[in-house]
Amino acid sequence: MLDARKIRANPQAVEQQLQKRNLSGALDQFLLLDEKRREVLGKVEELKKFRNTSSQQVGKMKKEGQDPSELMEKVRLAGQDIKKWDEDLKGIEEGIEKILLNIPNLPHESVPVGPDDSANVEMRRWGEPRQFDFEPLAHWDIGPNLDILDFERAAKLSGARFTVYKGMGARLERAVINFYLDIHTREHGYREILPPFMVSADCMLGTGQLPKFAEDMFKVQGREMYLIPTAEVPLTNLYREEILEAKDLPKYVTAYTPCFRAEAGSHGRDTRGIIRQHQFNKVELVKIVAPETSYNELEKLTANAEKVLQLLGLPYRVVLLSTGDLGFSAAKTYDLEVWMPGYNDYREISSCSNCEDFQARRANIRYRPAPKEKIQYVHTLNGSGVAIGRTVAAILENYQQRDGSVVVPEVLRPYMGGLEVIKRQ
RNA sequence: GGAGAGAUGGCCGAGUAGGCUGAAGGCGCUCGCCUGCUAAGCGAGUAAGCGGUUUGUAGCUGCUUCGAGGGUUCGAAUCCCUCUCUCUCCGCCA
Repeated sequence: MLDARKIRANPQAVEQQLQKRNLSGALDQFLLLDEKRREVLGKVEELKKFRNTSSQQVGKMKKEGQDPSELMEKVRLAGQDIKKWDEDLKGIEEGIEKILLNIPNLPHESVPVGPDDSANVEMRRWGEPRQFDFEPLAHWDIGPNLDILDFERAAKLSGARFTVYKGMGARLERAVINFYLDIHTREHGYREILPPFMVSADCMLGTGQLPKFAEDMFKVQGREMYLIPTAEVPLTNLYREEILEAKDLPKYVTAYTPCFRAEAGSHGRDTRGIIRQHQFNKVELVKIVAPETSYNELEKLTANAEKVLQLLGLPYRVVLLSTGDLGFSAAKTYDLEVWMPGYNDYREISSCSNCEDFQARRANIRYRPAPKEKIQYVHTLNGSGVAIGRTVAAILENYQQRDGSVVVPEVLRPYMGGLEVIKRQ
């Protein structure tokens, strides 16, 4: 959520920023209502002031044995007006809230301006894509061939966009989860969290999934609860409605969770394999930090995500998203794209964002910079550290051998009971 | 599922025969004093949101807020209704 006062103080500047995200005129209605709000607010407050002082007067008069009935009648009438104006005000404020909740974050000045992902900027590459002396297969062939991924039975259970992992496939998924959590908690200073996988609508509002993207999520029948589309939601909302102490910052938290996405509007895209699923696993990184440190923290967070790919020996590139490709809550985002031989291309495996105070304002996460100082909103960051299913897909494709077997990356072997090669059993 | 108790400021915790309680007291924190250092002690200060005033800050000022929403009343933390959450006991259950 944007700062209403900031918009009011300089609407043109904010409007300009929003235009970079292909939005225009988003503020007109806000400015109109905002003006009206202050007008009505003035009236209500004046009436309330009268009521407050008069009520005290009534008390005094009664104590002194005077007859306050005339004043009481006046206040009673004022009360009726107050009720009317208050209802007006409530309607206006709901309107403002609705507008504000639907406006995306402003892009950071370092973000390239462009209409869509074509304007994204590649920052760096790591690792060399392997040269195969045979035709590499895609993971949706490798997996079933090894009998470790089963798409047909998954469809029988749950329909399209689900996968059953079997044997060493399941083990590999679990190995990657544990490996990632171990690295981030031991080497990168994150605290492991195991959050609920269902959360309230308030949480979804706090991180920006609601109210705009309801159709992307799975809602629990008969309850105001949703299956989390990413652990970013529970992790960031951990501190919702809290005032943190400066000494508690920064907070680094990480969690493994399954993620549930309706994938509405992506029919026909990535229908094969485990790249785009209704349910997938992810290890997420979230940081709650002091505002002045957040861009430095974004670089560090991105480096943390990169590190696990490096340890796995998976080639990747880092892409800075343009204004046209930026997510709703983000001010700046780096995507990590891993090399996938089956696609002969890089595919997104992580997205690391600085949301600045956008989520903090929605979720009301604040901190006191120093004793006696005014409290202010924290900055929140999140990043995949990284997607598990896509990691497994990348491992299968990058580490496949001519005979159809897959070499287990060395760092994962301790998590696989020492297994070096996954072969068909 | 049944029975009961509760929800107050950064934290703990008073406060119901409705008014002078934004809210006692304590802790924490800040500043000052005291002190060889530390500890202890003494004094003062210390909620948030939204407006107005101001170039902006500070300051001053108004309104709101004692889980949420609604009601009664001239006036509600205090009375009534609904809801949410927490805790205890019983039952059931992984």
